Amino acid sequence: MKFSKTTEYSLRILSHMSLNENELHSAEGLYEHLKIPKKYLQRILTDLARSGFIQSIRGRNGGFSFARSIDKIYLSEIINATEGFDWTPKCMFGFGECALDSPCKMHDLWVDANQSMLTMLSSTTLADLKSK
Amino acid sequence: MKFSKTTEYSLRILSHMSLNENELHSAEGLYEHLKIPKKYLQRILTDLARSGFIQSIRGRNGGFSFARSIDKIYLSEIINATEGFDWTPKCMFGFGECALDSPCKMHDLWVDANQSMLTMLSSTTLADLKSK
DNA sequence: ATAAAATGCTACCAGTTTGTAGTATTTAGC
DNA sequence: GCTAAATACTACAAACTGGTAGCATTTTAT
Ligand code: SF4
Ligand code: SF4
Repeated sequence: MKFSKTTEYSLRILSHMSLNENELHSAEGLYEHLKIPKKYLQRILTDLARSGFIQSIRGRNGGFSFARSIDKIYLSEIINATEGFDWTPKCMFGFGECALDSPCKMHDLWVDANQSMLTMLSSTTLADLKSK
Repeated sequence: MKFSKTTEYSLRILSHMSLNENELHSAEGLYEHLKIPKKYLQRILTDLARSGFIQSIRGRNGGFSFARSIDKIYLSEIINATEGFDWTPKCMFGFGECALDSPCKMHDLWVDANQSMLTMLSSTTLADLKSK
């Protein structure tokens, strides 16, 4: 019901970067604004680069900028990249395949509730976040 | 978006026990059915007893039975006991207080989605699970 | 060339969760 | 009383997440 710190941080970073979509953002600058532990933030940034959301420019005056247009980066993609792809909820009891003789009453309710959240996340882009 | 293993195990244990609400269930017997690591299951059982969902009877022919009627045990209570219930949804970016200048577009959607899941869990009892 | 400013990489540390092992304690049945 | 069958307790191991530290590498400015 809660995202991992890494996911939260990633969302914060990318949403903050999207406020100045076309600028180059340095880790130091992001740290000033977001106060995410500096070294950890660095690692997350390189991970996000490896995942293809942003691209890194090394050397002096380097930094990070978006590798794709922010209206094509869906929140679900980010979460996929940080939490792994198996975070999509199947069974609230943790069964891979249902182990009960007959499906329990929760199944549909659970799937529905999660599905609606999933739909929300996979239809919202970073660009959408800005356009309140 | 996913419960801890401990929570999943607890839900499995209690829902399975509720199929024979009034019987005495031994750890060994539950292990046979649920295949949860035996010693870990033992510990969860004593935790569930300490939490007041079940009561334990020690000694030969001992075991576990419900301490309360299963139509008064809500799923949210179980989750509360196993992972703490501070998962009341605030911000999907992990801000305690909103750190943005203006609330982002996700806020209402996020709160609503979480609220509906919360309502679902706190209105369903173990007894409800059976009555499919 | 050299120094400075930036990212990349590797290794380690701490806390939490999950799982294992062994022993102690309680109780029923004989 | 003694033994067997059950739960209770304690300590430890393994894996994961979050966080820290230090050095390597790349590039620009001078
Ligand atoms: S029916 Fe119930 S136990 Fe089976 S997969 Fe669905 S939620 Fe899980
Ligand atoms: S407005 Fe957005 S950033 Fe602020 S608390 Fe709500 S979800 Fe979080």
